[in-house]
Amino acid sequence: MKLNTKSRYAVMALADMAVFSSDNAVSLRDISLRQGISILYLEQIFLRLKKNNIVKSVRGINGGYILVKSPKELKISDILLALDQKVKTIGCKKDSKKSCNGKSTKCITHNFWDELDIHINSFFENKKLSDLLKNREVRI
Amino acid sequence: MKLNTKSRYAVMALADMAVFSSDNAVSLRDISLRQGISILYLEQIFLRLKKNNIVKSVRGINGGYILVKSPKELKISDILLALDQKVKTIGCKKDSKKSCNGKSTKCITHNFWDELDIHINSFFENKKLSDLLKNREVRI
DNA sequence: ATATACCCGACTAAAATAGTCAAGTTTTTG
DNA sequence: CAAAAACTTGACTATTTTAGTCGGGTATAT
Repeated sequence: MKLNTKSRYAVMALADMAVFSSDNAVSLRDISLRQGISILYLEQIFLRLKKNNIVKSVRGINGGYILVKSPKELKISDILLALDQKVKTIGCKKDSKKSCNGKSTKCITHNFWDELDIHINSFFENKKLSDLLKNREVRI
Repeated sequence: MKLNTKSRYAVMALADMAVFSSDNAVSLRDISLRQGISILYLEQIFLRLKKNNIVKSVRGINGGYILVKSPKELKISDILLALDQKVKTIGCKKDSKKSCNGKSTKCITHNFWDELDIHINSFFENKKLSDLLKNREVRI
């Protein structure tokens, strides 16, 4: 039960942007150097973040990305959603009355998995990007 | 971010055993028929459950498996642990002071992922197998 | 002009997943 | 005793997912 690296790197990169925010856009090159993530991979990630209106881009020299919302307003759940990282712990269809595991009724554990999803999603819903920056250790 | 089927089926199968408990052992064949899970796959799962002392086996005709603990005492986290389904949402080493993503210090989001792990694990720690059986729908 | 940096689809190697298969052993019952 | 039911175990495999890379763009500041 792991979060994929795309989601993890997305959160890292956006946290990086929040820390090194300024009036200027933050380039992927800088994020790459500071966080140790490949530029090529960051491009792929930021493409999704842009499409989902988490960041906006500035092209050309001195270009880069800018957070659309302030870190205080940006929910972690929004970031994960942008990367299709659904927190759907099992395969049962959430709302349908039938077809859990090919059976005609809800499987015996259906409600439990629903609870789990809610539990995890509420964690991401309630966390803002700014929450990650509190009490953080000094980095080199 | 999904739970694998082994874990899911393990919980389903054990819940099934709890429902259809009796003095007799429950055979994988019966669980397979009721829950729609391949016997061959159940065998693989129950091997781990047995090794981790979640169930004990009775061989021969009318054999099967028996829960070692009562459903009231069996934590879901014990089941997941038996199937190596660690709830470790990222790759950062939990306790080490170094080497998050190849950097010399904890990565910027390290503490956040730790919190997430704790959040999810506490859910599984606090749920007992018996909790899954409450208010369940009637199954065919 | 040209260097920098975003844009975007396609591709791929490696790992994980979700099983199956084969070849047993043990125990009950007729 | 023989046979069938049921557990035991390691190995194998097809499919899917993951974690990226590659190539060829386009936009813009200097």
